[in-house]
Amino acid sequence: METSGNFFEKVYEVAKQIPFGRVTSYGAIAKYLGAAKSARMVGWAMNASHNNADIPAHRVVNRNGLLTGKFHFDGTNLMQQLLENEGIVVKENQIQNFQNVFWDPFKELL
DNA sequence: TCTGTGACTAACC
DNA sequence: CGGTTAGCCACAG
Repeated sequence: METSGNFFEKVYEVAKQIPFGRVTSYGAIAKYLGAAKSARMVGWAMNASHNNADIPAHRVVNRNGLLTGKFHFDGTNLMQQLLENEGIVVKENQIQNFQNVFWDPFKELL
């Protein structure tokens, strides 16, 4: 029941709202949900997002714009491929011009 | 209930 | 600049 899955659900809601060609960080989502100290939980939710095909997990990176979760995708560079497909420049698993493509839920959703 | 773990982050060495 | 430590919290066993 919604005894604990509510947190994941919120993460999914935010993740789904990430616009095309934009990315955000785990901490940003966590803070938006009121759990800034639970950035790991956001990542954990992404891990569970395998059951949710509507979750663009590739648009969620760490606060450095580094594709820390790329190894969780099927291909070794699938995550990067998806981001580049959206016009995002990625080099060495790191998003270039990160702040330019960064999508802040506080500024966009709030 | 306790323990281990993790797609984080910051601080420290 | 890279490795370690610590805090954080939710989930699985």
